[in-house]
Amino acid sequence: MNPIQFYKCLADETRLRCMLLIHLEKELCVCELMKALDESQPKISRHLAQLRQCGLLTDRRQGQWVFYSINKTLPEWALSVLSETATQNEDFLVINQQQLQSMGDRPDRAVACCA
Amino acid sequence: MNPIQFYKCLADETRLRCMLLIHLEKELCVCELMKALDESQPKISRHLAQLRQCGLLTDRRQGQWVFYSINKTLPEWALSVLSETATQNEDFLVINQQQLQSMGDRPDRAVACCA
DNA sequence: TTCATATATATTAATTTTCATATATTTTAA
DNA sequence: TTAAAATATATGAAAATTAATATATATGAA
Repeated sequence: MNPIQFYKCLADETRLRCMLLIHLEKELCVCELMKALDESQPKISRHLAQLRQCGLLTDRRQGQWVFYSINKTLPEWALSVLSETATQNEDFLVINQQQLQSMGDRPDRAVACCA
Repeated sequence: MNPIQFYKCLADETRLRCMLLIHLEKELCVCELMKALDESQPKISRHLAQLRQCGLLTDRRQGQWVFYSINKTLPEWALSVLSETATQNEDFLVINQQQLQSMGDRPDRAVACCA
């Protein structure tokens, strides 16, 4: 992972909020992020695609939903950067977490092995 | 320090290399960074101005030179991000450090109090 | 068919670079 | 000591480049 590419990925409001929320929540699908950020479906989807293509996120499909999570094979410094940023900027994410909580009918997670 | 502004600052090759080199070297002036990155004077100067305006760097003038260093009042998470990135990406900076070493006649540093 | 997600394309917006020039300090030489 | 030259840095404005967004449409699973 090249540090420039990594920071370019974080240098957009939509992408940064997605990354940090996914870090805190472990796994989120497109519709949950749409709700949390109050943004359109294509906008969320294309930013997630970019984050996946650059190797910051991995995805798994479960039925109609696609769940995204942090790529655990990222180098240590990158994981540590995400972790520091997410845990020490809780105020920045409060609004998104509230909007996520307020979402009724969030999709059920199945364990990966049984999906 | 807002995390989006912080990462926008790091999301450019010139700025990221400047930040990491300054972190490792403690203090560098414009002409040293021009040599280390092999970039034009206005280009280096503009990016440093942006990093200073955003609060990532501080500067001090000593005679004809202006020395830049990391703003020590940055929040803990931001300092830690810089530190992790600089120390765990040495290979990324090797070329710039070599070019810096090869610079003859580097300006003398005076202690801040006696300048 | 419906719900969730992805993507192509056109458009708009933001960022970066370049060139010319300005400022500030130091040095040189009259 | 002062005027001119040299050195280091900064900046305005235009040009070039890159990135983000919206709209429409496509794919894929239930």
